[in-house]
Amino acid sequence: MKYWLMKSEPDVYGIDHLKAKGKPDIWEGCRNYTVRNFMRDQMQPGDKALFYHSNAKPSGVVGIMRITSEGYPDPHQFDPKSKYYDAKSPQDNPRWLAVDVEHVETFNRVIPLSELKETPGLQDMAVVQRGQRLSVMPVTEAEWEIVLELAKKSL
DNA sequence: GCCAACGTTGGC
DNA sequence: GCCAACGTTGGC
Repeated sequence: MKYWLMKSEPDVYGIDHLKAKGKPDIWEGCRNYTVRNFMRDQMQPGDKALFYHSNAKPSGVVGIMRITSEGYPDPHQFDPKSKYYDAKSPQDNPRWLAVDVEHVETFNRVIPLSELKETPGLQDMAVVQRGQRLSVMPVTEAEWEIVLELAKKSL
């Protein structure tokens, strides 16, 4: 089982949206080849992911979800009315993938990016690296454990 | 709203 | 295949 961190803007789709869904929902709209390759080659049902709110006040980790599907073609790439439409993606060889995720837990607090940056053991975590813009990135088991400990801590 | 970082596109 | 221009992300 692998661990991930997945970013979304809470104004667009936050952890409350996923929780309210009450069942697996599609994680759609990833339009980056590195992320596509993660979904194609590495993500498996049962993997767990940190839900990260970006462009938020503050930005940070807000909870946990579970991956419930393998990567499959993101239907929005074929929908001309969708903002995720990609006219260059062949129907028979889809360029973009999505996965299904389900809500597991919402933390009692947001763990802000600034706190991740100052926490010993997380200095190599992908999300704290300068210029790191991937919306999906791997998390090591050690980093996962540390973040879960932070989540338990009250301020 | 600014702007640094960096992925993607397209001219050559 | 290089690389400049452009677009997007996302912290601040």
